[in-house]
Amino acid sequence: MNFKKTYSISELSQEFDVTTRSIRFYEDQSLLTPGRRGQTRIYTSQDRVRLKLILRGKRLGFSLAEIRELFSLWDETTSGSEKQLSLLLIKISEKRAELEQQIKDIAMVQLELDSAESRCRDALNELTTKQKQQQTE
Amino acid sequence: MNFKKTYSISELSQEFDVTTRSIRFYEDQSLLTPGRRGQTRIYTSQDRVRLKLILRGKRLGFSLAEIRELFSLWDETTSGSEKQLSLLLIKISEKRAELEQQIKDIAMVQLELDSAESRCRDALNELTTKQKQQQTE
DNA sequence: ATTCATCTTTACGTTTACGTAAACTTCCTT
DNA sequence: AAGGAAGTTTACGTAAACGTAAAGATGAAT
Repeated sequence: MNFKKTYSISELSQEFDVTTRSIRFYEDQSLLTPGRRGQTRIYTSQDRVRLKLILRGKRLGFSLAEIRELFSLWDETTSGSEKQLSLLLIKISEKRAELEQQIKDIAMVQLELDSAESRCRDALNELTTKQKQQQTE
Repeated sequence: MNFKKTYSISELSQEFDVTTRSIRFYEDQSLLTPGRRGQTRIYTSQDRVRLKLILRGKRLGFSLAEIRELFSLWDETTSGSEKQLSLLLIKISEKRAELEQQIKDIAMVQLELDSAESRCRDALNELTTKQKQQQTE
């Protein structure tokens, strides 16, 4: 079902709502490495997953450089030396810490939104009850 | 205890590890409006809270424009008309949706980190067991 | 009185992440 | 054969978020 095998750049562009410019730019930054048929880029479902990961990273506010680092974290787990691997574990836990900070931040902002919403509802209530009073007077 | 009342720009700069340039830039973008004694900026604990909120927003990948929008969301809850307030409720729920998407994204990335970490540990294990074999041979 | 430390404004420079336009190829259709 | 749709490279432009001097004001300490 999900094995269409290959995608054109415009297909991916539409599916994920990004411009082809962006997709090519990500390739320029070595975040994607699609194959070619002649000049034309051909994206495998692996490439598609990569793109999905890129966009996910962006939604979290990561720069393309950081996303590239995350990718190499992943890739090097198969090929690293002992020092490399130890370093990787450190980097991984650093990323984890970032994410946990983000979770805390989100929780705080959610609280602020809660507060803003109830203030907003209160203000609305006051306005509409005043209107009713004016109507009956 | 926490009521030092006022802060200099460098105090805030050090406390939150941002440059004074950034702090002044945030003011330029109307995200901060400190008082003045002569030419010198004086920050109240309210301003300090604002700065904290700005940096929190940045950690979540929000642009300064979005952060400004969040602030005005908050501020307008006291002064808005009925239409304003209804619009605010919509915007608030939009922000909420963004945050929930971020939470999902974070969960996914955490899973990927889990996976990367165990791959990493496996690889390390193999390396060290091979070393032991070599030692005993 | 001068030397600092800290503050200020002004302004040009830089990086990131694309937007946008120009000019060209390829393939398909009419 | 001619046109159009979708792809390509090249390259200049741009908005955001600061960095980085330069040049001066202010207040405290020597």
